[in-house]
Amino acid sequence: MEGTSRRIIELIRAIPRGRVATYGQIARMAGLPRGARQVARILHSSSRTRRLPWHRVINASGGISLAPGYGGELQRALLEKEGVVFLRGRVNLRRYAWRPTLTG
DNA sequence: AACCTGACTTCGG
DNA sequence: TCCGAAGCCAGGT
Repeated sequence: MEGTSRRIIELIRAIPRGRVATYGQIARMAGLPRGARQVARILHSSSRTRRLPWHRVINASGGISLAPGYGGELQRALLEKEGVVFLRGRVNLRRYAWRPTLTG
């Protein structure tokens, strides 16, 4: 596996419970400013997906991109179970976006 | 190598 | 706020 992919995996693993990150955010943090689709690809194809908090990655609008019937409801349920609140199908990124600044 | 395909994002109307 | 179009980029055919 290539280095950036590994970085992306590590970043996703670092998203804390009750917080979310966008595909684009993870991509930027991994050094791929326009690599949002690559983040999505890795989530979709990686056999390691089962070991990742994949449900904490959402789109730039604060919504769930995974189609209903293909994990969409599950993703929302998992997030809600962590205390993330949805309003009109979206989460408030101001409130729930992961900000890995303090305490590492 | 050309072409297609996304768990995306941004911009303009 | 809600689409549609265009941009993006790596992996699959």
